[in-house]
Formats: sequence, structure tokens, C-alpha cells
Amino acid sequence: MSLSIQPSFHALADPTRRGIIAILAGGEARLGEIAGNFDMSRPAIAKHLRVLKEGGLIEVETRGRERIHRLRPGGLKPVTDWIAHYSRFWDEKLDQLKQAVEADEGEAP
Amino acid sequence: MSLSIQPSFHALADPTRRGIIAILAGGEARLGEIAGNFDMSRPAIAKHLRVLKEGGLIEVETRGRERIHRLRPGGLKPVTDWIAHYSRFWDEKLDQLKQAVEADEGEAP
DNA sequence: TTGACATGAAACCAATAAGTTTCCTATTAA
DNA sequence: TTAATAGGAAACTTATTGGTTTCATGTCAA
Repeated sequence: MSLSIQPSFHALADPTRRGIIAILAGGEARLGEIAGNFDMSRPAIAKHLRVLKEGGLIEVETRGRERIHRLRPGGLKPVTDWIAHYSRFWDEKLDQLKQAVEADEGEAP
Repeated sequence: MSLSIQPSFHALADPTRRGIIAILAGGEARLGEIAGNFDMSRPAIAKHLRVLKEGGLIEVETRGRERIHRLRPGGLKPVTDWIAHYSRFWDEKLDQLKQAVEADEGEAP
């Protein structure tokens, strides 16, 4: 079940990588532009970008000597699918509790 | 922004921990019951359960000498909030593309 | 009340991950 | 065509993580 979700979750588990996502949410960017936002070497950011790519979260386009990175449309789907599947079980009891409370409110004191 | 989402994403990034979640989706369980489903020592599972707890994904109830674990209602909220925020940017271009295609289909050949 | 059960805790080990520095290659522009 | 720019790759270091084994503690049941 959900065989290849590991790369997605792994990619999202690092704060620097989520920071990169926040940047790319503002539009595509080259490696150097991205790295300029962090107190970290360029190679380190390059590694993070590779992890994000392997997680299917971003796509990369080589343009001359530059590499343009952007959020990959649909890249979140494995994660949202996983969430959608399990959130049912998660909030089942919460829903039951809500219903019980509402039913109780309708009754006499 | 989203200051304490790290423990949630970190907890979800391990396949064994997601396996534990899958088990707990079937109902609450003691440590021993959970560990019985994995080819792994009990202390290892206990550590994973601690990480899941710190991520707010499960809750634990001590009952005599047993400890009952279950999915914590609302535990996924930080993650779903994060997803909801960024999925907008993610699929923005996808949506634009869709609209462009649809508009194009409506035009003359 | 004693033995078995359920778990916690500590010490330790090995693999992985995140970061660095250094050097190399390819492209662009003067 | 040469210098500057953009990035890739490799080697290395250190911290974290995921796992183990061993021992201690508290609770239940015979």
C-alpha cells in the first residue's frame, strides 16, 4: 500500500527543505538564488534540492549553465492521498464524540 | 510560520512509524501488541511510539501495567494545515494550464 | 506473596544524513 | 578567446537516528 511515499515524506521532514519549498512557492529559482536565502553552502542546498526532486516535489529545468527549480504540479499528491486515507480513522472517534455531544445537547437536562 | 510542525513531519518520515499508524488505525493497542507486528525489538518500537507522541500523532494511556496507544484526534492538523497552505502555490500553474487548455478547446481550430 | 508479565531506562553500536571544503566542467559575455 | 559565472562531484567530518542488549520497576494473578 502506498509503495513509494517514503521519498515524499522524507523530503518534507527537513526544515531547510520546507524552507526551500516556501521560496519556490514564490516562483521558480536558480540554485544560487535559493542558496542565497540560507546560511549554508551551495553544495548543501544542492543536496537538499536533489532530495526534493527524488520526492517528486520539485522539477528542474536546465537552461544554459543555469538550473531552474520549481514546485512540481501534483507533487503533493502521494502525501495528500496518504493523509486522506488515514484522516478518516484519525478523526473517527472525534466525530463520534461530536455526535454524542450534539445528541446529548438535544436531550433533557 | 508553522513553528512546531517539525515534530509532526519528523514522526511521519519513518516507514516503521507509519506502519504503527496503520495498526492504530485499526484500533488502540498496547506496546507488546504493536511490537508483535514488526521484526524488531520492543524497545525499538517504544522509541518510535515516543516520537509519534512527540509529534502529537498518538496519545497514550497508562492502564495498570499496560500502556494503551491510539491515534490522537486532530493529530494530523498541523500537517494538513501546512499542506493546505502550500498546495495552493503547488497547483496554481497546473490550474492555469488546465484553464488555458480548456479555453483553447473552446476556440476555433 | 511470589512468579510472571508489561514496560521503562540506560548503555552501546552502526548506518545514514547533513554539512563542509576543494576541485572540476560547462556556458556566457566582454 | 579568455575570464567570470553557475553548477556538479568527490572526499571527508560530525551529529543524529534506528537499532540492539541488559537490567530495573511496577502490577497482576495464582
